[in-house]
Amino acid sequence: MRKAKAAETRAALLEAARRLFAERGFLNTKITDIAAAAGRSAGSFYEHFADREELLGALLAEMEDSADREVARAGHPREHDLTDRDQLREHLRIAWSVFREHRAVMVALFQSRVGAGPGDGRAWDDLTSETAVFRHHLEYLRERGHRLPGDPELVAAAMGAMLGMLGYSMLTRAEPVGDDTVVDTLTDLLLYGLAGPAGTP
Amino acid sequence: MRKAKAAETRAALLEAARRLFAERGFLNTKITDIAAAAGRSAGSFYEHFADREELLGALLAEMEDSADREVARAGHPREHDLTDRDQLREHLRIAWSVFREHRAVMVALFQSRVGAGPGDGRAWDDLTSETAVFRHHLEYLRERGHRLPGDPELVAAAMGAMLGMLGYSMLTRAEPVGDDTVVDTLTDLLLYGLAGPAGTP
DNA sequence: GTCTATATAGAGATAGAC
DNA sequence: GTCTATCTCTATATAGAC
Repeated sequence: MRKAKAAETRAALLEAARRLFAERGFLNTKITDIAAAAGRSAGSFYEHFADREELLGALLAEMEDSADREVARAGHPREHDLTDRDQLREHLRIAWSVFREHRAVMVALFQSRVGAGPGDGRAWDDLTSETAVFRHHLEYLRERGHRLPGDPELVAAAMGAMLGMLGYSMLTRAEPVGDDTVVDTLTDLLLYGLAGPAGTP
Repeated sequence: MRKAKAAETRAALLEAARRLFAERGFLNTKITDIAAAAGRSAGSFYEHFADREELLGALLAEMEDSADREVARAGHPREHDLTDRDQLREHLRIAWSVFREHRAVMVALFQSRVGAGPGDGRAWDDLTSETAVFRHHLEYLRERGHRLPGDPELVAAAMGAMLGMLGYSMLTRAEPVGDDTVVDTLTDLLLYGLAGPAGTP
């Protein structure tokens, strides 16, 4: 079975790439490294992917599937109330757990995007499109008369920036971090800010 | 005067690098590009800098000087109260204006660090050391009995992550952004959170 | 499909003349 | 100090045998 063999090679390449991306990152991982780690030749790589970016795209698709499944499990109507502590926390918890579970892809994506350079404002476009969920929830709040700190798109982007950068920084450390602690802290910071809930000393 | 001529070349290289970093970023700017843009030869570059990183270090030093001056102008005792809106806002305003003024250096630094890869947890170290000022102020608050959303180091890092990533994303767009609006929004978000100040509908 | 071998190109870095 | 010329290395990508 040729097909089975080919699929096996493809899977091996993806798996090897995932491991190497997590270890040394995307930019420092060469195509020859991936092929070698998968026990295949460099030439064989190109039978499956046009280049490194395409392989990253495949990994990203896997990650999105898995993230969608995790979100779907909980359900996610637009009417979520992000000023409800439990609901906000659940959003942050899921984001953080996806980061952790797909650390390699996250690191690679982060590197690939930042590495592409400033030129075209792609960083902003990516940030807004990936925080669209937050934005929708915030718009919903605003429609209901709640006063937000600012424009929903900007606030959503700020939340995403915090999550993304903190995730990259913390999840590329050697020492593991207490996920619950992080999620709790971010929840309280985003919900009540530094001042804390009403009546805090 | 040989010295004067050399200093001139050095300055020209720095200036060219600054321009190119802002346009296409650090990783996409080759040493030969910098030399050419400065009207010098590639060989001459090495008379002044050992490599691209060293040049970036020189730009960074300039930026830090300028930032220190801006901070010093206002004074910055440890006893700042970040739960005071004006004081928090002033901190954010200064950070944002430094980003804007030294966009090229910021972009380059960001790229250089992310590009270095996950390996050694450098991202976390950099983030914590650069948010040390926030941390100190937060520790001061905690000592005075104020209840924070979490560990001062973590909260400070989260604030810095938000600022840094949002700054990178927004300041690498083509369309300019209203700085005051951004600073106001971040101030309110960090001070009172999504829930808003006590008594908000 | 997979391999080995190789063409090609880019960029860092240095040697030596001026 | 600066330039031109060049060496060297690395990585992408392809050609052709099996």
